[in-house]
Order: sequence, then C-alpha cells, then structure tokens
Amino acid sequence: MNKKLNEQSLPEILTNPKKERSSHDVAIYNQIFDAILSQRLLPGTKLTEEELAQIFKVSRTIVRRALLRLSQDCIVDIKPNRGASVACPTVKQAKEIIQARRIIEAEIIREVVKVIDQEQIDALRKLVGKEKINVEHHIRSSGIRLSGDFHLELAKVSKNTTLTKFIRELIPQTSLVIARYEKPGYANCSHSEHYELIEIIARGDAHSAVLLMDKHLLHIEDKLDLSEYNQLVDLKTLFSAVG
Amino acid sequence: MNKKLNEQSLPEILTNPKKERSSHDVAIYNQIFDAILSQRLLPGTKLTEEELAQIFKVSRTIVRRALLRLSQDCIVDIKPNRGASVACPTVKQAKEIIQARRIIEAEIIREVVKVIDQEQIDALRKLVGKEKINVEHHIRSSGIRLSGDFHLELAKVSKNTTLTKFIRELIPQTSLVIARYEKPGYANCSHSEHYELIEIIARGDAHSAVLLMDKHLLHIEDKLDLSEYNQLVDLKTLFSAVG
DNA sequence: AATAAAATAATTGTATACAATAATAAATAC
DNA sequence: GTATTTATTATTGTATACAATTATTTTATT
Repeated sequence: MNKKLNEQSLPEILTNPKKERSSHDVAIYNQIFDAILSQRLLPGTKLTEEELAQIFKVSRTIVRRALLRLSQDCIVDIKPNRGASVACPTVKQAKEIIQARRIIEAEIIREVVKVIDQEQIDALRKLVGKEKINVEHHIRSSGIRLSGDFHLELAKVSKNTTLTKFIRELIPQTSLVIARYEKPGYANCSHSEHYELIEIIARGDAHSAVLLMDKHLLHIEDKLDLSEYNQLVDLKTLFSAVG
Repeated sequence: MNKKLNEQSLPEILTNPKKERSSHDVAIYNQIFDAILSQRLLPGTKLTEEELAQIFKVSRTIVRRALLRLSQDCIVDIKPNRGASVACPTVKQAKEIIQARRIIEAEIIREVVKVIDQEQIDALRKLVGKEKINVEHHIRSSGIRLSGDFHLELAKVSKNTTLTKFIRELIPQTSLVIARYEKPGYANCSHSEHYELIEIIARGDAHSAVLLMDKHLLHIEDKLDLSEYNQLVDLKTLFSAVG
C-alpha cells in the first residue's frame, strides 16, 4: 500500500472548526477516504487492520473504528471474519450512484442559485482554476479530488446538510465507479463543464443550471463501460457456463 | 431506559438472508435503531456505554461499535469524551429531512410505478392493514414503526439500493423530528394516505402517485410546529438576551 | 504427482485493563 | 453563605491479551 497518504481533501480541523478535538480514528478515516477519492487506493485493495495500525502508529481499535466508518459510507467493504477491502461497485450500483446524484444535485443546484453570493462564486471559480491546473499538469490524484471538491462545495453552498451528507458519500463512490469502469483513453475535462456551470449559476438561471448539471453527470456515465460483460463475476459462476 | 427492546422492525436475519453471521453489534444496533424509530427512545436520552453493555450482556467494545453506527445514521449524537445520546434534530434539520425525503421518494415512486408487480402490491396492502390495526388499537410504537416500514418497502420495490439506504436513514430521523416537534392533539392517520397511494400505484398513474407522495410528506410537516421560538436553545444564549 | 487431512500461521472478534477526560462532591477561603 | 479550589467518582478513549475464525503450508495417503 502507498504509505504517503498525506494529501488531504478536507482537513478535519476545517470541517470541525470549533476545536472539539475529535478522536484519532477520524484522521485515519480522512486519509483513507481521501486516498479512495483521489484513486490512490483502487477497488478491491485489501485493508489489513494490523498493516494500517503500523502505518498510522495506533492500535487496531482505532483502525477498526475508521474502517467501520468507511464501510458505512459504502466505500469499504467489511466481510465478517474476512476483513476489509476497498469497495468494488457493481454495474448496477454504478448506475444507481449516478442516478442518485442526478436527482440530489438537481435539487442542490436549485437551492444554490437562490442563495449563492459573490464571495462563494469567486471561491468556486478559484477551486475550478486549481482543478484545471492540476489536470493540465497531469497531477491525476489532485485533479480528481478537486473535481469532487467542486461538487461538495456546491452542496455546502446549498446549506442543506442532509443532502450534503449524501453527496459527500456519493462523491468517493463515484471515484470508485470511475476507477473500475472508465473507458480507456478518455481525458478528464470536467473542469470546463464546471466553469460553464458557475457562469450559469452566476447569471441566476436556475433552469439551465439544473439541465447542465444533469448533462454533466450523464457525461460521467458516458465515459463508463457499464455493459454486462464488463461486470466482474465470481469464477464459479463464470466457469459453470462453459460448454 | 426501557429494557424491553425486543420488537424488531427488520430482523437482521431477514436483511441478511445469506446466513453470513454478522457481528454481535448489529443486533444491538438494530434494537436501538428500532427503539428510536418507534419512539420508545426519545430525543436527548443519554446512552451510557456501560449501561447498554449490561443490558445486552456484552462488553463496551460492542456497544461502542453499535453507537458509532447509529451516529453515522444521524440518529445518535456522539460528543468526544462526553458520550452518546439520542439525536435531537434542530428546526433547520427537520425541514431538511422532509425536503430530502420529498425529492428522493418522488424518484422512488416513479421507479416503483414502473416495476411493481401484483405480489408486491398485495404485500404493501397487508403492511398498511397491519398499520391501521395498530393505530386503531393505540399501539403507538408499532403503528409508527409500520408506517416507516411502508416507506422502506416502497424504496425496496424501486430496487435502487443507494436511494433505499438514504430513505432507511431518513425514516428514523423523521421519527425523531416528529417526537420533538409534533403539534399536540394530532391523530396519526397516515395509513389512509398510504392506502390511497397504493391504489394509485396499482393503477400505474406515476404522475398522481408522485404528487400524492409529495402531499403526504408535506402533510407530515404540517403536523409539526417548526417555528423559531420552538427551537431548543442553550441556556446561555437564552439568558444573555434578558433585559 | 494429485488429493485430502492435519498442522501452522495469519487475521479478525471480543473482553478487559488502564489512561485520559469530564462530572460531581467535598473542602477551603473569603 | 457564596465562590473557588481540590478531591472523588463516573465515564469515555485506547492498547493489549486472548479467543475464534480463516488462510496457508505441511504432511500423509492413494
């Protein structure tokens, strides 16, 4: 496993500004979360408790807590007595995740257009600027993460913490879906659509914004090969059909 | 605390039919989940680890795992070094929860109308029948739970596990909202709206079904007193405004 | 040599001991 | 008698020991 998991998307200190020192497992959770989000940890990777405990220099107690959190987010899969591994979404789940995002982010956009102010627009532009630079410099991990951050920031602007929580879960799940099902040879150019989206939001055109967001999310699905034969099947099922 | 937490909404054995014996904390999680869902555990109730450990005859390790799960569902609130208590949603959260349900359940209904079969329609009718009997016999807890089960079963019919997971979280949150903010003197008669909904779904009228579901959820909000002065405020803030 | 059985090793699951922190009660000062 | 400090108790946080389970290797059998 990559031991350099030190880039973080949302430093815990920012998410929880009121200096309520939260427990150590949150830091580990954040690092693994971010590694999955930025595709440094790929679907299926085994996550051994003892190994993680040594890397982060804590006891298994803490690691188990972090893994349980991640499994509740559906980005880590825990099988009883058989341990944890990075989740490997099925074709069906992949479609569901995109569909869920479409309806939730449509609502978020409607809310965002209503409440966004100039400062927030500038912040979003800055974020997409960063995203563009990273993608152009082929800093793949950071580019992917910043793309996710854009959607998360939009959700936060909407001020609906419940929907934001759902989107916060769906973003790393989308990362796993892309890692697993992306058609080869596609360049990531989501930042251009992000730019467009900001301009439409800034104009206050709710209807167009919703449509563009939906198009943007469908565009993600277009880049995937979600055909049945691409589905991972367990070997028994596979060879039972041999003629 | 009520020690008779033995009625269960969704026995773990049914949720996880493939006899993968899951760990003991899931059973405790389910019991507390159900106690919150059916309003036997009310917002703000302290959940002491040692106390729960004795009730369920397990170590604190297991209790802590169950509590962490519940806190990720936003129905238990864990404060560092200060323990867990049943969550107490704010007015803002209450509104968000209903709003989230409106958009997600609208989508679920659209899907349900497309895919539902006669067997599933009968099962839903049976469920609402039970709900009616329990409400009429003033078996409050069971009535509330069965009402939640109706929405959960609808979500399952839609076959979208991602949206179902979200609804599964929003249902007990709604229970907490109702427990906290319900206007006095309202009879629970959601089962009649549930009956209506089934008939419209059975007719295959997607548009009307979506409208009725939305009306039904708004009806829940109507029964609440979500005015600002009803908001729980900490004492310091309260008395700092005294003239 | 291929298969099955047994032994060993690795990994996860749970309880418990102890440390750290917070809440409460008692003691002291004014 | 009230306020502040100190001591005590209760509760949560973490590491670790050991049990239970699964994975791997070794040995035995054909």
